[in-house]
Amino acid sequence: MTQDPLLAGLAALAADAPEGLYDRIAARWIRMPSRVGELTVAFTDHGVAYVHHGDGFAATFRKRFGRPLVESGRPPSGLMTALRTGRVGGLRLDLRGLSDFQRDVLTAAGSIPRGEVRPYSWIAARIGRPRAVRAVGTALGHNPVPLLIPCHRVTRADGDPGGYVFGAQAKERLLLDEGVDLAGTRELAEANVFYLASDTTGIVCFPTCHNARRITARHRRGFRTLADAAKAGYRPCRVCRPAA
DNA sequence: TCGGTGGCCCTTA
DNA sequence: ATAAGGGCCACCG
Repeated sequence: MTQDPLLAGLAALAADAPEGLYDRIAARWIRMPSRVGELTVAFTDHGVAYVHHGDGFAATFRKRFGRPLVESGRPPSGLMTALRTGRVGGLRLDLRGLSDFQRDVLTAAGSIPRGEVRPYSWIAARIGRPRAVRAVGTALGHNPVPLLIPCHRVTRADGDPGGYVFGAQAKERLLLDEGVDLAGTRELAEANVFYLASDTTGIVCFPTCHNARRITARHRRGFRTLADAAKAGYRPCRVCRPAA
């Protein structure tokens, strides 16, 4: 990529062009530490466009984005903390070139708070495509900016964390790091419990919802389905929104 | 209980 | 343009 003729041509063009033109065409890349090891991150003047793990960054970037690349000495502000803590803050993302469906999926995934998880089917319901559950999985598998858009917080309905672009073990590590009680949710799943309710409030939540975690043991009730909970008189939490 | 399986639907080759 | 296949899910035996 260092000897890219297209890149050289564009650089030459830019020399005579208005300030900033080149930056509108090219992307910059930089290596960054993260909770799952070293990453290569590409960004444009619109924000972070691509987060890559492992080898083959340049080839994959070229295939997916077809933009020239130049190395950068300095990360965009906020990127370092976003990667370390999982809190994105005001960091800008460049999500151009994605389909509406993909953008909808990623936006919904981005709404899952740190320390919590939601099923793939929840995303599907939230974006108004309740049957596109599997397509949600593929879209998340193509998330160009993992960690920054927390697709690792989307897990399978059966309690298994499910797959991840950077590997299932990385997903588990991230979730544990964020305070998700994976052992606890697995135990619940084994007992066929996928929702938790409080008999004092009459509200039913996803188990990792911060509201569900505060239910005291004597008032906690578990349900296998939302329908079961509704039948017992519980209404869905307005924060974690277990129903569409 | 668990593995198989059909359904679903978006993307890519 | 069409067919295959994917970070899934619910149901069946």
